[in-house]
Amino acid sequence: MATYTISEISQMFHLPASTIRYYEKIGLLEHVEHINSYRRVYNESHIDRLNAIECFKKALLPLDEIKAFFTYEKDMEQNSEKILQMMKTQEVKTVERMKDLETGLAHLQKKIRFYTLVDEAVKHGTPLPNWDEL
Amino acid sequence: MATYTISEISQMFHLPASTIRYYEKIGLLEHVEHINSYRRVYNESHIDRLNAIECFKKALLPLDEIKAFFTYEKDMEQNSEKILQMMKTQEVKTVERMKDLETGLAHLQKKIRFYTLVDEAVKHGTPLPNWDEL
DNA sequence: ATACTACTTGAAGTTTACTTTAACTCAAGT
DNA sequence: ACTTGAGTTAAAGTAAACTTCAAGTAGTAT
Repeated sequence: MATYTISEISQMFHLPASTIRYYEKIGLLEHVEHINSYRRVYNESHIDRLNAIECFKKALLPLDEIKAFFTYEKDMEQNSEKILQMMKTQEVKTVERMKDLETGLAHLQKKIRFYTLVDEAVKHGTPLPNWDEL
Repeated sequence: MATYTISEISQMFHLPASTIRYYEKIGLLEHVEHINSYRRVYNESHIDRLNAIECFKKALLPLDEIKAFFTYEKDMEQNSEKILQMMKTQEVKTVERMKDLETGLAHLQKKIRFYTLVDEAVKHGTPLPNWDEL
């Protein structure tokens, strides 16, 4: 079975080693062997786990909920409803955050249009644009 | 000119009064009069400002950058390039965050499909679904 | 007059997700 | 033998954006 050092994992996921140790500390990464009782060794299961963490983080799930998910997942038959509930609740939140982001982005882009015109007006000495007419 | 108390503003923006005071403290809200030297009074200009803050927050601009924007905006002719740079930089970041959110959402939705099937399988005593076949 | 309510202050505390620090441990290379 | 490099630990520190606290004030209601 292929094994990896912490710096390999670090490069793989663009995460500092300290973060990977931190994830282990809070119980997000489990069963990390320490060879010679001091050096960490990772395998495919940790890579899978980190990929899942990455996805959940992108969906804005807080670390403690990601951890709870992995706990529930160990007995998915018992916990399928709980997991489903959790995922659906987060789906709503994620969709809301996407809507906010769209609103915010539109505002940013309006500012960009406006200040592009301001910049041009300043350079050519022409009158400044009107925000409300955009 | 219409004026508002802190609790009216609080309700208007769904922000606790403490947050509105905090924004004043860090310089995001300016020129807030304190009548009888103790009670805050807000007007339309503060409402405009808070609306702008809300939009920028949705675009994920940190408060110190929002503050910097308002400072630059006071002399937009001088600072149009700086503002434009700031908005464009943030636009890129916001778009990136939206992509992440989309990825995360897709992952969430796959989990929802999977655990819906798990839940059904458990209820009907049929075999569990396979994650990789979804 | 007293109580009540809405508001005030500065300072300290909270949360999340890390990051940094200091002192230490191996194993390998020169 | 010594240095170097990668890794280790527990504990403290950081950053952002608030939130809570304790003690106090001003205007209104009873």
